[in-house]
Amino acid sequence: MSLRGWSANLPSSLSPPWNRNPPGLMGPVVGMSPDKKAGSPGSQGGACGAGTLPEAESASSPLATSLDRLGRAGTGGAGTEGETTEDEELTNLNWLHENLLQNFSLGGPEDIEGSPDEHPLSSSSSSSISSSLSGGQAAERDPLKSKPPFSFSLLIFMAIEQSPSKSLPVKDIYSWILQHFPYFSSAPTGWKNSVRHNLSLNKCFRKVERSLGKRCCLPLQTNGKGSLWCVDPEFRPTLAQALRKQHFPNTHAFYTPPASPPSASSPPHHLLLMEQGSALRESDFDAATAMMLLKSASEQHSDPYDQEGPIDLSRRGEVVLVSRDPQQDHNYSSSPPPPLSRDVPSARRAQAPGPVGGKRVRLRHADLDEELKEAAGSLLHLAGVRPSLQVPKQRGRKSRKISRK
DNA sequence: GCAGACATAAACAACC
DNA sequence: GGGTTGTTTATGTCTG
Repeated sequence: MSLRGWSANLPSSLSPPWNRNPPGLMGPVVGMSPDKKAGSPGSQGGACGAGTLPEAESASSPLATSLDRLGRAGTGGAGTEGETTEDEELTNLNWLHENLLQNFSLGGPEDIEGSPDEHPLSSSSSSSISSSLSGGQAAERDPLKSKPPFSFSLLIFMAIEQSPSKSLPVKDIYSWILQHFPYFSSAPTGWKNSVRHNLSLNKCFRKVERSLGKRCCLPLQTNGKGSLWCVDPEFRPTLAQALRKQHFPNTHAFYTPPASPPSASSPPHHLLLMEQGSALRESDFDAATAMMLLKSASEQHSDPYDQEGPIDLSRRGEVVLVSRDPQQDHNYSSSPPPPLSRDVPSARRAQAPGPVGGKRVRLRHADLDEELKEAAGSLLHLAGVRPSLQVPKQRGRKSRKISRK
């Protein structure tokens, strides 16, 4: 129920911008959805709910406050159905930001560990939001109950990147997704299959032996079954870019090179938000994505995981290879700029060259610096340079799609 | 209309 | 034996 959840229940003008797919990055599929099976969602909630996932802490991050704010937004800020103002679109953006991007702060894992008291979605935060909404409209209007606008690849990417150890067992990936997207708690368990499917097929993710993983990871509260999954450092910038583009298809349209990169003393993004109050703007999301990029790019340079982890493809000073040839990259990727194909037959997959094979474009640290600069530019936008919000040209197509239903 | 991207389902094997 | 994990295949939908 991607579009049905995010758009079909809303006026077309309320459809979140991320549903207007950036070039090369397909949006959520409308047709087959976890809730397409009538009657099944409810029963699935218990099976995959947080209660059955005691290891959630390892992938958790503070969300309580943002969820509370989301609750307020759901009650008052979302506007009424039928209104088609730009502000309402921004309200949807608020959801994205406050639920996810805020976690991608400069603090990274430290931030997560630094606030153990706040257990995301534990408890009442989610239920209070639902209860704050009126009756049966809650599920429809509560974005927490709608399918997230991210592909599974990006969800997995975010989950892994949010983990202190930059690697997670599949169970913790489930937990992270459940915590941040309660939609899946009521969705059929097929989404877990999709997660595993992505992990297996997407070359952006790599399986790490648990014994090796522990070498660079914090102790995990798992039963030892399965492997750890991490993001291939080679594809981390690509995934970050995919995430950015998913948020801002028109990012480059308003990009202005920054005069200087943001200082290390810059306040975390959530602090900036606090200073600016609750009126979020689309530039905030750009900045949040910038945080993601900053974090991602910085880890390309100094991530201890890269230094001693089992995946050691991008050590300091070395080049990072990113394939740009779809013929060479028969992988399961969500990264748009190099259109990486996926879901290839196993035979083709076996024939596909490894991450270091094929036609490559060398992405040096200078390129990473460019991304850093771009992220810094986004921070400038956050500081007050408001970008022009272009109306995505897919709107017409979306309207067509909605009307087709 | 086609190719690519993505989601979903299902089968199967291995492991705990 | 049951549940989980991981892999593979197939199929449907949407978008460019």
